[in-house]
Parts: sequence; structure tokens; C-alpha cells
Amino acid sequence: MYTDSVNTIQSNSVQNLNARDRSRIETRRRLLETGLELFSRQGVATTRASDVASASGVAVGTLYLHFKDKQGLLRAILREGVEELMSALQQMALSPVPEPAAAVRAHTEILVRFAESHPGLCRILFDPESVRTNISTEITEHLVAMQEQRLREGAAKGVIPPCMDPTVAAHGVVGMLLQVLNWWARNPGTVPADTVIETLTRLRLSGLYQC
Amino acid sequence: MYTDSVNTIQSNSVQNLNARDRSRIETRRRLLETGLELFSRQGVATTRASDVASASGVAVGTLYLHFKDKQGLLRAILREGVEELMSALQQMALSPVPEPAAAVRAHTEILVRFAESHPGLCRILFDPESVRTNISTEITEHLVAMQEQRLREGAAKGVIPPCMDPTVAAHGVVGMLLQVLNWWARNPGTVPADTVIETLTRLRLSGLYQC
Amino acid sequence: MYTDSVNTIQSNSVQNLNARDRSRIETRRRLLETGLELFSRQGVATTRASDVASASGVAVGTLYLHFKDKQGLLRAILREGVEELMSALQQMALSPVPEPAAAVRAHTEILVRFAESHPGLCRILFDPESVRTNISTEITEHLVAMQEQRLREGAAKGVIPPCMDPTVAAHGVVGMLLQVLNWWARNPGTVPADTVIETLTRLRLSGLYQC
Amino acid sequence: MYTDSVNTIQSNSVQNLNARDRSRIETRRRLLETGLELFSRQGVATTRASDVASASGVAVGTLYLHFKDKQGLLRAILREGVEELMSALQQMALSPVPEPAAAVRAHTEILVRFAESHPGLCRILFDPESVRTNISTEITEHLVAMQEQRLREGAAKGVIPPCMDPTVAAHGVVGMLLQVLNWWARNPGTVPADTVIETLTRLRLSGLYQC
DNA sequence: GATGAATGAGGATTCATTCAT
DNA sequence: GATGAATGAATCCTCATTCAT
Repeated sequence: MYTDSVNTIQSNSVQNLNARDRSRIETRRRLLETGLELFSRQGVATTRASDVASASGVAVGTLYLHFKDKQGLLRAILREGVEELMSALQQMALSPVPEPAAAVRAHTEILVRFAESHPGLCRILFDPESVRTNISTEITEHLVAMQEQRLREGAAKGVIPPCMDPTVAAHGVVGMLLQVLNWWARNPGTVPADTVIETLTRLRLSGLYQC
Repeated sequence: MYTDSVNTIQSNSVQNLNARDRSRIETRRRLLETGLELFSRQGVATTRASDVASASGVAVGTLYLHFKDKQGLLRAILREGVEELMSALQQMALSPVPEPAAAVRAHTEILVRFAESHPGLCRILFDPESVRTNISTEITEHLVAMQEQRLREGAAKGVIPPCMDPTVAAHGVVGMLLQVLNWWARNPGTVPADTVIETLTRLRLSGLYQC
Repeated sequence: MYTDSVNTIQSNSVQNLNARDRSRIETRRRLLETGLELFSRQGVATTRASDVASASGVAVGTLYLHFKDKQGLLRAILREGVEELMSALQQMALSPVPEPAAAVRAHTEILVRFAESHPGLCRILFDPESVRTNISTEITEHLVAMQEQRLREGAAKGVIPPCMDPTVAAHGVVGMLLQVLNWWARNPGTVPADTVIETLTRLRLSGLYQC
Repeated sequence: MYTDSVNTIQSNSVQNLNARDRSRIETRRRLLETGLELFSRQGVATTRASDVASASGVAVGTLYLHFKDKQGLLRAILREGVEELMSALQQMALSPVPEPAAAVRAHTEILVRFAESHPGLCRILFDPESVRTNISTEITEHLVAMQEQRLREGAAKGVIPPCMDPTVAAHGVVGMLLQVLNWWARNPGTVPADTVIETLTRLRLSGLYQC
């Protein structure tokens, strides 16, 4: 049976894993890694399941022992990749809230740094196939939901003007961030990370124009 | 696919020609209309070329007489639909610039009103197939380019803080707008148009927080 | 109604043809000429009926007024072209038979000169489409039948050794001639006409080796 | 389509591998055999890829697993079939040359015997589809090249009269042979093999007329 | 557990031909 | 007679997934 879950905790400690287990984990890792590479390079739809398998040095059937289907592989790649991001964001959300401006800057920086170190993942996130299978939408919605909650809290505290609809604003902010990250991941080196962070932070905090 | 032929006068009577022309134009119009309807309702990939044809009351071959292929139909639907939007935006760009705030509000309103009256088009614009074939990217890039120019002008006038990178900011603004419109077109009735306009305008002008 | 026949003798003399008749004959001529050109240049299968029509300056429908179908056009082109050849051959067949050697040389020369002046026709004659529709086979068979008859006559006169089967030999001779002409038409300029004539004549008369 | 992979030893038992290999080879063989049968009986163009597959007891996809496309199957059928002929001819070419007359007779006999035992192959060789895709031309050219070389050797030895162009003569000889074989394969039983051999040999050696 | 040969549903596209104007 | 928009049958090929070995 395939394991689609990220961290199936084994009963043995890592040290005690036998050869078979280690080999299986290693195979799975290779599939994820190769998949990330191929999907981000040639696009998901044009990468065949058998391509990923053979580039990973295993037979097609083996891929299906590890993942339910091609989409399952895609999902796992994105999930494992995005998880790291999410936990960073979550942690920030839980930490004692500094002043709003600092919070926004921190939030923006986390995203930009993530895009900087995972450009392949960003490209896959906006791949038509991710869109088609709703994976990217799910992730977007997740980010939107997080953002929306923050905005509602801000509204409750009177920091955010009441004329703004939190849902709309949340979609707006997330759309802004993702579009920039997507563009940036596809055009690396155009603009330094700091500029991206600075511009997005200012945009979020005070819009286009001088206060 | 027809070339945009000028009315070359033939030996036949003008009436005869016009009847044919009218019929041809009418057929094309029906294909575009039906295509918009089906594509936005069931998605582009799952709508067969023959579905569009028969729902238009013509044979498949006729579709291919008017458009190079299925993608050509999709492209034409989007192009003709977006054209209207573009000309409205272009016109605004040419008109004597009012104060920035008013310009931003007007720009936002044009987009929101357009999404309100063309929800199907918005849904198609973000269809995986439009993404895959780069059509939506082209349109996005066009909007980004327009926005970027306005920002550079604003920067030149000192209205926009110099710490902002115009390219990044343009992608951010366009991403924000499109994400909201896409969500709104897929969830009609959730929020009134005025709220969307108001929220987006505020977001663009002064960001999330009170000035 | 279309006229597929080559020489529909009109009741009027050529001088008395009215404008309409002249125009029709002219259109037909243009279709044949354009067809020969396009078919021999791009191959029959890849030349669309509408290509021939528009290159002839008429509408597709008009082509079908002159010929039953695309194959009818092809057939007419070949027939009209080959007719000339056939009549030359026929005439030779009827003329007082000189010594066999001279007859063979004359026969060979007629064919080679024809190929020289009608390379396009030769290319069409061996086009897959001509093969598929049996047109070239018909022509081949016709030539074989002519050849066979000559051989039977030769056998009767004792000029031809009795161990030779006339049918087999006829196919052999015609195959030899056509293969060379086909190759020559597709590789013009490789070898001068006289060499082709000389080689083929010798081959027919006394085979490969010195007598 | 399989690459001609060497038997890379896998971790599994040799028997297991062999079973797979045997099955794969057997499937391929069945496709070739069925293809030869159907193509020669109903013509290449009118035989659907799925016809060949189902008559071979496999699914269409399997055909495409073994051959790039329908044309690839056709090519393989001809190549594998003609290979046998070629090696026989090649062998003859290498063997100590007897007197020219005997060599020509042997060469002719090989071809005629081949046509006798592979009539289907001959019919396919001249199928319009083989012509269209240049496969038959390639094979013809190969035979011509072989013949041309022999003739040049003959010319060097002075056996062949210098007035003959080797290229033209080679085309002539091959055309003669192929035309006869093609006709004979399509009209089996008309003439016994010995007659065909005798007639062609005489024709090649000393032409139509008594020496 | 791994393998990889086999499966087969599914849709875009072409172009010779027609016939209403 | 000429036009040219409309017709629609007909087939190739892909590739995610399975399961016998």
C-alpha cells in the first residue's frame, strides 16, 4: 500500500530502520525530488508518470506503490513543500503580536524568502494542472482564510477601517502576494529579494501612494 | 479560418454577397457566444469542439472554418471579450488625469463592473486551459504593463514613494485585482459590487491600515 | 454538367465560339494547368481541391462543374498529357516496321523525349495517389499491352527467342522504361537525354553484356 | 517503442525476465505477422491500426508500445521482410564471382524465389502508402545502388559496353525486375516461376533479340 | 516489494463534396 | 454558370493506471 501521508511515524527509531524501510523511504524521497524537478521544469501535464519514475531509477509501478496516482504525487510534493511555509506562518500567527506594521513585514518576508529558496515549488503551484485539480486553489484558500482572520481581528481592534470587507481584502492581499511570487519565481534574478519584500510591505501597509 | 478580407466587390449583386457575409458573421457570432457559455459552464477542457458546434446549430467542420482550432476559438472569445475592457481602460489612460485617488477608483470600478457584467469571461480567463495555453498570462502581462507604466509616471511625479519597485508593485496590484475578480465571478452574490470597489480602492490607495 | 472528356467537339467551329464557351474552355484549361503544376510540385494528396481552384482564380464549386471530382481532375491531367505520347507511339506502331533495332530505338527515344519535355507529368504519374487510384496502373497496363503485342509479333517472326514469355518480358521492358523515366524526371540534369536513350536502347536490344 | 536494450541483468531471476521478454517478443512477432497479412490483403491505408491490434489479440495501445506509429509498423514489416532478401543478395555479392551469365541468373532467381514465397510482402512494397512514405523508394534505391556497383565493376572489367551509363542501366534493371515481381505477386499462377526466371535472365543478359 | 507490458477510452481535426443563393 | 459556406464521416494516438509475474 502506498503512503500518501507526510510523516508516518514508524514504530522504530530512525536508527533502527531496517534496510527495507530505509530503501522505501529513500525511494519515496527520490520520487518527490525528481517530481519537483521535472514538474517545475517541463510542466505537470507534459511530464509523464513514467518519466518521473524512470528519472528516479524505479519502474512506473513503484511510483504507484508510493502514491495513489500522479495527482497524489503532485499533491504530496506541494504539501510537503508548502507545509514548511505554513508552519512558519502559523508560528508567526501564534507568537505575541507586535505592532501591525512589523507583523505585515514579517509575514511578507516569510513568503518572499520561501519563494526565493523554493522557486520550483512556486512554479508548480501555479501550473495549470495544479489549478485544474484545485490543489493550488486549496492552498490559496487556506492562505486567504488565514489572512481573513487576521483582518477580522484587525477590524475588531479598529486598526482596519470598517469600510473594508475582510473577505475581499483577504483575497486581494493573497492575490497580490501570490502573483508577485509566481512572477518572481519564473523570472529569477530580475529584482533582489529585499526590493520585493520592501515593495510588497509598503503596498500592504499603506498602498501605492504616500500617506 | 477566414482572413479579415476587405469587401472585394464581386461580379454578383451586393445583396447576394451581403446575405452570405451576414450568414457567415452570424455563424461566427453564434460560435463565440455558445463557446463562452459552454466553456464557462463546464470548463474548457471538458467541452468538446463538437459540443460547441452542435450547440451552435452547425457541424464541427464549420467551427474549424471559422477558427484554426479549439484553442483558436478560446482565444477569440477571450480576445473579443477583453477588448471591450481594454478599450475602456485605454480610454481612461488617455483622458486628462484627475487626482490619483480618483484615477485609481475609476480604474478599479471599470474592472469590477466588467467582471460583474461578464462573469463567464472571468471564469474562462482563469480556466486551466487558458493558463496552459498562456492566453491568460498574456492578458495578465498586458494589464501589468499598463499598470507599470502608470506607476512609473507616478514615481516620476513623486506621488509614489521611490522605495517601491514599479514592476513588483504592478504585478502586485494586478494580482490583487484579478484574484478578487476571479473569486467574485465564481462566487457571485457574496458581496455587492460597491463593496468590492470600495475595498479594492482603499487597498490600492492606502493599504490595509488607517493612514 | 462537367465535361470530363478530352475533346468534346462543339457544334460550332472554334471561331464561332461565343464568349461563354470560350470562358469555360479557358477555365478548364487553367484548372488543368494549375493542377499539373500543383500536383507535380507538392504531390497530389497534399494538394487540396480548393488549392487548385483558388490558384486557378475560381471557386471550388467551379472545379466540380468541370470535373466529377478531384480524381477526375487528376485523371484528365494525365490523360491529356499521356494522350500525346500514346498517339506518337501508336503512330510508330502503325508505320511500316523498320528493322527491329531501329524500331526499339525510336520507341525508346519517343518515351525519353516525352519525359524530358513533361517532367511534371512523369512525377504525377508515379504519385502515390495515381498509384492508389489505379490511374498509373492503367497507363502502365496499356503500355504493357502494346509492348506485349509487339513481342508476340516478334516471336511469330522468330526474331525473339521462344524461351521468353511475352507477358513477362513486356512487363519487364515497361518496368525498365518507366523506372528510368521516373527517376530521371525527379533528378533532372543528372544525365543527358542522349545517354538515357542510348543506355535504354542497348539494354533492350542486347541486354547488359556484349553480344 | 522499445530500444534495442541489451539484457541488463536485473535483481530478479533470469527466468522471470525471460518470461517477460518472451511475451514481449511474441507480441511483437504477432503484430508484424498480422500486419503483413492485413496490409497485404486489404491495403495499408484501409487497414486501421486498431484492426491490426485486435487481430493480434492485443489492445491498440500495445501496438504503439512496440512501434512508433502505424507507419513504423509498416516500415518494420518491410524491413524485416526485405532483410532476408538483402542478406541473400549480399551473400551472393560476396561469393566468388562466377561468369557474368551465371551471376545474373542466380541474382534473378533469388529475387523470383523470394517473390514466390513472400507475395504479401511484394504487394505491400508497392502499396501506395509505402510509396507515399518513401519506404518503397528507399528499398528500390538500395537495390539500384547494389546493381549500380556491380555494373561499374563489370564496366571496369570491360564486360559491359562503355556506352552504357551505369546509373541509368541500374535503374532500368531494377525497374524491370520489380515491375515483373509486383505484377507476378498480384497475379499469382499466371506464369510458372521458371518461366519468369528464364525470361528475366535472358532479358538481362542479351536483351529482347537473338544475339 | 518491485517490475513493466498491457490496457483502452476518448476527442481533435481534415477536406472532398454539395447546394442554396 | 459561378460561388463558397457548410457538411460530417472517419481514424490516429496518448498516457494514467493495473496486475500477473
